Amino acid sequence: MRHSQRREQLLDTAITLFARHGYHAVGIDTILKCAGVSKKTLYRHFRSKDELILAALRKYDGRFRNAFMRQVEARAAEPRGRLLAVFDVAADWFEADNFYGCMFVNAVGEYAEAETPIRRACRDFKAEMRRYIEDLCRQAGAPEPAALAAELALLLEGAIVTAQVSGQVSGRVSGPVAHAESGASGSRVAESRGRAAETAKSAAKVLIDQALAAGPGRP
Amino acid sequence: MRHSQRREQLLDTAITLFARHGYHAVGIDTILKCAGVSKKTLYRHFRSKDELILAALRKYDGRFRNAFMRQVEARAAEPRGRLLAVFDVAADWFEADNFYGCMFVNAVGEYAEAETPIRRACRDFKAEMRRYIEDLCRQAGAPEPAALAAELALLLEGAIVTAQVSGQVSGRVSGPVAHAESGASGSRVAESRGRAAETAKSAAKVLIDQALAAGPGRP
DNA sequence: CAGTATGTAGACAGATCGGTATCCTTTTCA
DNA sequence: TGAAAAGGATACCGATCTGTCTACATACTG
Repeated sequence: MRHSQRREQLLDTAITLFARHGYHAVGIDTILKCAGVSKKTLYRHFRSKDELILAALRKYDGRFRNAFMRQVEARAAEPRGRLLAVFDVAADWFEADNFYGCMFVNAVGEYAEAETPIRRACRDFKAEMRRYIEDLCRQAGAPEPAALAAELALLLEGAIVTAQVSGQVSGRVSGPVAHAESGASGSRVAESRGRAAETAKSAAKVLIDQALAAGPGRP
Repeated sequence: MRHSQRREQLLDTAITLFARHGYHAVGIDTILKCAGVSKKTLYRHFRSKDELILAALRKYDGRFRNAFMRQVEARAAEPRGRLLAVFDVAADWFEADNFYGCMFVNAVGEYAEAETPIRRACRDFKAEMRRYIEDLCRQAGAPEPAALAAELALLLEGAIVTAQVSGQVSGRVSGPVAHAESGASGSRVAESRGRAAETAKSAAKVLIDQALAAGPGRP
């Protein structure tokens, strides 16, 4: 295995574990064991755990935003349709088995102090997402694309958190109430989480229409 | 000091520390030192750290919701005004020095697995907040109060996270736990975080007006 | 006053943490 | 093909983690 390949596998494993269990809860040893990599190798590539976290966030940032945008653009061709498609893509994300909320939001929850690189990476990610939405708003002819984008970004953020917190946990249904339904294990879960995206989408529709009706901006 | 007083002080200290640094990052010893309580006392009141976390979340839940609602109701008398006041109260909260996002969201980020009591407490909190908003929507005469409330709750949630992630970090904080009660510092930080609340408010206004214009529901 | 419950202070256990160093094998590449 | 770099496995370090336990002080209460 190549030098850089180990690094990537280390990062991929770190992303998976951090996203699922959090940052403090996942020890170095766990990552090493899952990645099948020795400790020496890790510390050859990264100075410390914090640096590994930072690198993982950066890698995830690029990968996520790229996939997100590609999916949005595959779903609709027109700017307005793409703005709405954002929430459809989000719905798919929420319904995935390995959805544990936004890695960056979770990171800020654990590393709230000071002006650390980790915090900055999280802020940058959110800023980039917002910028993407703002571009779509501008293309859609919104008279105030920044203002509309800020509102839509808020809706998206809220949907992510709501899907994370209020969505049932995947795996088996172990609640006191037996759902007499023999569907797939996670279908109810996914539906519950996807609803947050639907709600956000319908609200977004109102906001977009109201903004565009106010008068077309420069395309 | 009374028996129950120590318990409350322990919980207050735990709330402050968990809110600021996260849950895994704060050890038992730190809480004990800050609260000026011995280890034996802690384990007399709580079986484990998880139980302490759960009790802290429950206490915070009651305190926060109570203060939140009181402030909303002090700001406006009419249902529609109160719905908007929700975001003003949120703005004050965001601008507080000891604002570190939503304790419950942060908790879910660290304890995402399984159907744990901690997760349930977080879900319950969000459900109660949503129910409160839904009541206001109903009182305001929204034809579909649940749908409107879901949208407004999403905006609020998004504003909280955005204020947390994108807001600059303040210096030090060593004060008591009161959240939305401390005066605004007026710094650029607070303004940056308050903007998320303003954005949410203006979006909420659009959604509320659109919903109420659709036809009055039963009050 | 006596008895009991509750408190503090802190040693201690056993596990795990992040991080370093050692010994040896494998891979890379001139 | 042979030197150099990288990796694997693991022992080890000091610190810290949750949780238990002992020894002694204090406060309530009958």
